[in-house]
Amino acid sequence: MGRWGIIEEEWRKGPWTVEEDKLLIEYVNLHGEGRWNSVARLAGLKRNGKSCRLRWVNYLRPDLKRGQITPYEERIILELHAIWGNRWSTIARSLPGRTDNEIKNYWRTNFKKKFKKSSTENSEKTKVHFLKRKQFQQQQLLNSQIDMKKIMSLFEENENKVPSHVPKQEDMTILYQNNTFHEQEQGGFFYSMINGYANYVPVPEASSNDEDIMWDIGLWNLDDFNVNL
DNA sequence: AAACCACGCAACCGCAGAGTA
DNA sequence: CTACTCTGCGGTTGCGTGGTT
Repeated sequence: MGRWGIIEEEWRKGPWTVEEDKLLIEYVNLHGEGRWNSVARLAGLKRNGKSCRLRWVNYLRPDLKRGQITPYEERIILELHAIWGNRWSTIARSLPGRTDNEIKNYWRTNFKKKFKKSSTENSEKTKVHFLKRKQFQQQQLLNSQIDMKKIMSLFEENENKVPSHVPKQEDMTILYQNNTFHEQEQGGFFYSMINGYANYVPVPEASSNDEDIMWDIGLWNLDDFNVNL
């Protein structure tokens, strides 16, 4: 028997029909979101709770943003993926109206193939290298003690002078809220946000004297503003 | 026209954690 | 404390469709 739509079990599976959608919407309007396992009983739907929840969250919710992912949203996805990895629900929280499933699909479709796994013999080296790099950057952030409000006001005062490659204010807010960095190892690549753009660069070979390595990657270059903080 | 192929997306599954009896 | 249920998450699957041979 086929995978979809065969009513041989207790629950219906497969694509939702218009009638089922209607029943589910009516149910949520009456009872609100949650308690999904009672939908079958109260709404007369032969769907299990998980299926109902998924349908609502990913498709029926009225606050969903339909249509193509915009270039701006794509940038957010890239940036946040660099930070969080495959934590799609976390990423989705920063994109109102987009679902984790949608973002996951978008990523897989558009970016997954670009990042092949690094060879296993390099992976341990890579990990060590990455950890050192991260540690260095954390220290750097502590040292710099950037005053967020000051920077934000600079963005406002110098709106016309802000170079195009500086991350947008919204992006910065997210990054600061998360108190995290713009860089992540990604299967043999480093993801960095140099110049406000997502860049994937090959992981350099671990140097014998790591002190010699110039760690010059920051969130952005404050010199771009031509102002003294 | 038909067979084949590639890909996007909706929906599934298993698992884990939180909540409750 | 234990067992069970519910919810949410991330990975995976495979249908449907549009393009190509």
